[in-house]
Amino acid sequence: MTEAGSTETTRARRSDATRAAILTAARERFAAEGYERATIRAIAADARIDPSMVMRYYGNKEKLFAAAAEFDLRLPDLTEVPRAEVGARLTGHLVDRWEHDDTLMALLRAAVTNQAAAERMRVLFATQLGPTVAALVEDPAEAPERAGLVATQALGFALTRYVLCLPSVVALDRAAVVAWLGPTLQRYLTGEQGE
Amino acid sequence: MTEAGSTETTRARRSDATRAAILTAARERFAAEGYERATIRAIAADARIDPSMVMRYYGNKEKLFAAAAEFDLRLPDLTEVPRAEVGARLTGHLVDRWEHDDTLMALLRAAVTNQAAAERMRVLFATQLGPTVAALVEDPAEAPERAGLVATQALGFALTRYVLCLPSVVALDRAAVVAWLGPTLQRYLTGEQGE
DNA sequence: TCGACATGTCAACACGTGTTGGCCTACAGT
DNA sequence: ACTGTAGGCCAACACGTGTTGACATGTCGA
Repeated sequence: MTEAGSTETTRARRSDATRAAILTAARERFAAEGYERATIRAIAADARIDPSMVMRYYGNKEKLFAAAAEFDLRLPDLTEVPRAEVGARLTGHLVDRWEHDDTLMALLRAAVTNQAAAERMRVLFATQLGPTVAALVEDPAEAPERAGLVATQALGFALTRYVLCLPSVVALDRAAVVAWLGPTLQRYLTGEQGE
Repeated sequence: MTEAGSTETTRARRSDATRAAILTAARERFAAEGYERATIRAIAADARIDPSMVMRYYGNKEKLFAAAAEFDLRLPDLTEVPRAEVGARLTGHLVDRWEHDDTLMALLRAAVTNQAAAERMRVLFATQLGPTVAALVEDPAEAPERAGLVATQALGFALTRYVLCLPSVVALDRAAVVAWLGPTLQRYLTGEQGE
């Protein structure tokens, strides 16, 4: 807990642990309840501090969300994967990413009712998924459309499995997800319209 | 406006117009802002009546939502469609249904943050999409999984196009949607895992 | 004409929210 | 040892919410 070093550029503050606790609690609450239902008071209680601390460190709720929803999809470089396997590879990566990180769930839940969160989601897909897809497609003009289609299926899966919890989608194991959705993403990435 | 007839079973009440106005306003507000942001006061203002009328006619907010989110997908009988075309047909039907009815948007937006709405969504898919898919599949044991996959893609499309408004998804015209998503649903309905 | 009842309005309650400012406490620099 | 300041808590504010009950108005049957 005692932060020893790094006197060079930015001094390690004693409050860093608190800041981190707030951020973790915020992510969990935003992920579980969405933007408006996740209250500053509840987040503060989870982090075992006073609500006013949240304001002191993050200014207001909107900025807290912005900090909590910072997210990197960490997409792999699909150009180094055999072209016939990019769909399965991308599907597997996304599932793994979703299972172990609340952040994207927080973003998704919030984006449905909060304009700023929706904008963040659009930027995230434009700046992270977009280029990855573009690197894979011959005709650059097709890239946005293909990326959008991928988003369609990827977010739909996340929505039905983690948010709505449709039983038959929750029941799928990782292998089944890859086997079903992989070819879909493959077609959206490298295939043609109309089968 | 003057309701004349039907003295037989249930008398046409003078307040029916108001009830309908409330329901319409509620649907629009729930669809546009989700469950918690759609306020009784705003709905009442849209319907040009006092907020207390909403309570009188619908009891409380939860029951109002339940009444506003009553929804029928009106799925066509896919057994009468050539088997190779069920995917395209279902895709087209869903797009049309979505474009012209706020109700499903209201349900979707609300379901993300409201437990009761999520349960309603699960029931809707189980009772309406489930049987339609089951009638199409040879092995009945596969039906729930296939229906779930269809939900995955269908709701993902609705989410990205109508809620998140990803530009490249919004840009797709009806023909492109059917040409891209049709084969996907076709495979989920009648195809096999792993392409 | 009168009275019962449906329809609608007004003002208020109790509550939870984001947010603020004042106060206490403990540690680091001198 | 002393003091400035960062870290933290408490109480309160202003506001918007769902919800309630008392009161006014109009409509229709007797």
